[in-house]
Amino acid sequence: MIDLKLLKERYEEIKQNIADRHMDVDLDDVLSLQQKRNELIREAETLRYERNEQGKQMKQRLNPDERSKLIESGKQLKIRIAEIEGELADTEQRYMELASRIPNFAHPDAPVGREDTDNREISRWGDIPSFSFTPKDHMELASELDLIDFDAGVKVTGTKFYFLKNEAVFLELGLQRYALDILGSKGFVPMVTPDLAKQSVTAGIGFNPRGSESNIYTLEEEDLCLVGTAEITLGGYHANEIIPAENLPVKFAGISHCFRREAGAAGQYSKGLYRVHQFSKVEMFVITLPDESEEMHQELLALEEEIFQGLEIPYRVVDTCTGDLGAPAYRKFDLEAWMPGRGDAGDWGEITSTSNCTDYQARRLKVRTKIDGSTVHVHMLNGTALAVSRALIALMENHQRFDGSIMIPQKLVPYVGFDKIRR
RNA sequence: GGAGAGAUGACCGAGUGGCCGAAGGUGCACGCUUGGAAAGCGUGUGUACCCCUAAAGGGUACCGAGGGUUCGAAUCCCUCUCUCUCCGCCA
Repeated sequence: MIDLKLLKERYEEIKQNIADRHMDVDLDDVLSLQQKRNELIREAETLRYERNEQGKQMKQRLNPDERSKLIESGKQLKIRIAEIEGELADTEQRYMELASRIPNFAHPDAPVGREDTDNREISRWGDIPSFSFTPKDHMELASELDLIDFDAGVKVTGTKFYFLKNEAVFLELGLQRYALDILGSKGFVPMVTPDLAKQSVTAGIGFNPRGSESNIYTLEEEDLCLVGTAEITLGGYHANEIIPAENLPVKFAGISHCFRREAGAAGQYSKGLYRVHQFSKVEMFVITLPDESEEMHQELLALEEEIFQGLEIPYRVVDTCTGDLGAPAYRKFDLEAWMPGRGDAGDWGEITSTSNCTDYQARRLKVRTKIDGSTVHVHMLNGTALAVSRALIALMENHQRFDGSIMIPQKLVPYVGFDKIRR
């Protein structure tokens, strides 16, 4: 959530930002609710002040007549207060509900645009592989090498679930460990996180746990959600805390399963492992002082690049446009790997994403620090170190060979225990 | 899942209806003291919101959370959550 005191002050900017992101929030509705809320607060406080003043009178010695008069007017006050407070609670709820839909401010350099085709490419690494044979997509490879069983996944759980088999199992484990070792050397604290989180935490991070457009599975009877990413649990880790400035930055590397409903996200670009309901991910999550978040964002991006360079996967970096940012992000960089099996002749596909969410998440989660004696909200950043499912696609498709085998990049070999996959 | 005990400020801990935003202590900050330090003495030490604003100031709320009783609740009642102990179940 943004700082609601800025609603009037930065009105035009906020309104433009909502438009740039192609979001649908009526800022004027929020403002009028804010005004109504403040009026009701004033009214309620005035009434409570009267009640307290009267309480002071009651403490004095009074004759029965005066006493019963005060009790009577106290009763009237009580009724009025209950009325106003009821109205206030109602208004407050609608106000917060609407206000929390206002997106974060956007970085001035973030490209303005509607969808992913408007993202700005800022760099490339590696060479797009040229094959002397017709490359297979990861579905075909996985099937021929008996690495992934989608049919069994459908039978047991449903569409977009799968079993990893044979070498794919060791890739799942080895890739996580590979990423964790790189992050460990940079001071990230490794964590295995809960795969479920309370709805309040989930919402605080900026995910909508409810509604048909939600990407989150909820366990209604338990007030819990299956996490879509460890960002949720890692972000909640320090909720309601004031972190001493000398403890910052806090850097976590969290492993979790990720569950996503992906309602209505079918299509050929979603085939196979690309868009699934469950996958494993190593997530970076960082809490910084406000003026250090931009620099940290570059560090997270550099780490993502280091990880995929080690896997010898060609990629490009894009600066995500406003329409594709997501409400909490101030700025977002994606790594898009080359995926030879994507589209007709290969295409870029997102494999990581790193966002600087500034104080947007910290405000709702109440994570703060002290700077020169005053309490301020921290900045929060997240980034994918390695999402196993999409890494598998890039790995299999880029490193396939003419004989149908898959070569394992050298740096990964010690983590998986073999240097190629073949039958 | 069952039984019991508990939850008060950074921490310990007092407080059974108005004199309590909350005693006392510890810690912390500043000052005095000292050659320097310790001790000692003094002063201060929460958060959020609303109003006002140049600055200052004023007000409301907060004693695990929510609800109730009452003119008035940290204090009485109800519900829930969490922590601890014991029992059950279980990897």
